[in-house]
Amino acid sequence: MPTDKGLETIADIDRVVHSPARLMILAYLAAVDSADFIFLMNQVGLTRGNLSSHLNTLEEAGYVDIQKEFVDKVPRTLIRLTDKGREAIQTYREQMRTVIEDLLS
Amino acid sequence: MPTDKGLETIADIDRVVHSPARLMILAYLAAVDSADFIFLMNQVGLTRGNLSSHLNTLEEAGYVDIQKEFVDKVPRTLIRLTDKGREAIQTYREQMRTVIEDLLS
DNA sequence: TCAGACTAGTTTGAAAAACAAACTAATATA
DNA sequence: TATATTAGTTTGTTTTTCAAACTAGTCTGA
Repeated sequence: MPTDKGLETIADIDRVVHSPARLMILAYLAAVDSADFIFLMNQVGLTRGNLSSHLNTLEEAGYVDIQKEFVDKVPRTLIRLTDKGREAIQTYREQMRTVIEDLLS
Repeated sequence: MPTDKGLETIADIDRVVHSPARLMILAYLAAVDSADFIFLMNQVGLTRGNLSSHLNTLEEAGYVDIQKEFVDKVPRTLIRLTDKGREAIQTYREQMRTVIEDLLS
């Protein structure tokens, strides 16, 4: 049976990470470390507008670092995970592991 | 690195289960099998209105069964997990396990 | 027996989040 | 110079979440 601690764990889940769209972005970034906007968009299957606002949320949380540069006069946005973002993923993984074990009936 | 399959797994997550408030409800029900409204409310820390609407969502999904009875003239609502709900939890657990392993950088 | 308070919910309305369409700005191409 | 393309951002709609207000019935005591 779930202890109180179990349910508290769920209440404490980081919503910034938990949202499926952002979870996909973070999962991808955790693997490749840095990706550009368009590539990320294709990988996670979000529209540009959507990706833009989710990246904004992640940037405000300090989980990703966004750098804009020009490559052959074409703007290129590089997104990379920050240390804080990496930590947030680790914390989330541990919390969800607990949740999954506690959900075991 | 996450495979395409990994990211698809995230996209396929059951939102009815994934929402933290409902995850708490389901986690609790998975353990006790059946609970009454007020007790559940105290356990998961939701307001009555909130619990009521989340239970509605879960009932519409067929994940819980809600039975109203009178005990000493006092209405009592019993909520219990259905087989479908139990299955949904299992599927969710498996998906999230995959996600957590794939998030491992 | 009638007023006030409590129990057990539901309904409704506001706030926040997610999403997609429309817009911006710059370059490349015919 | 008009047209298309790339790379995003902004804006507006839809959906979800949450909490305040409402409903319906019971109990308690003056």
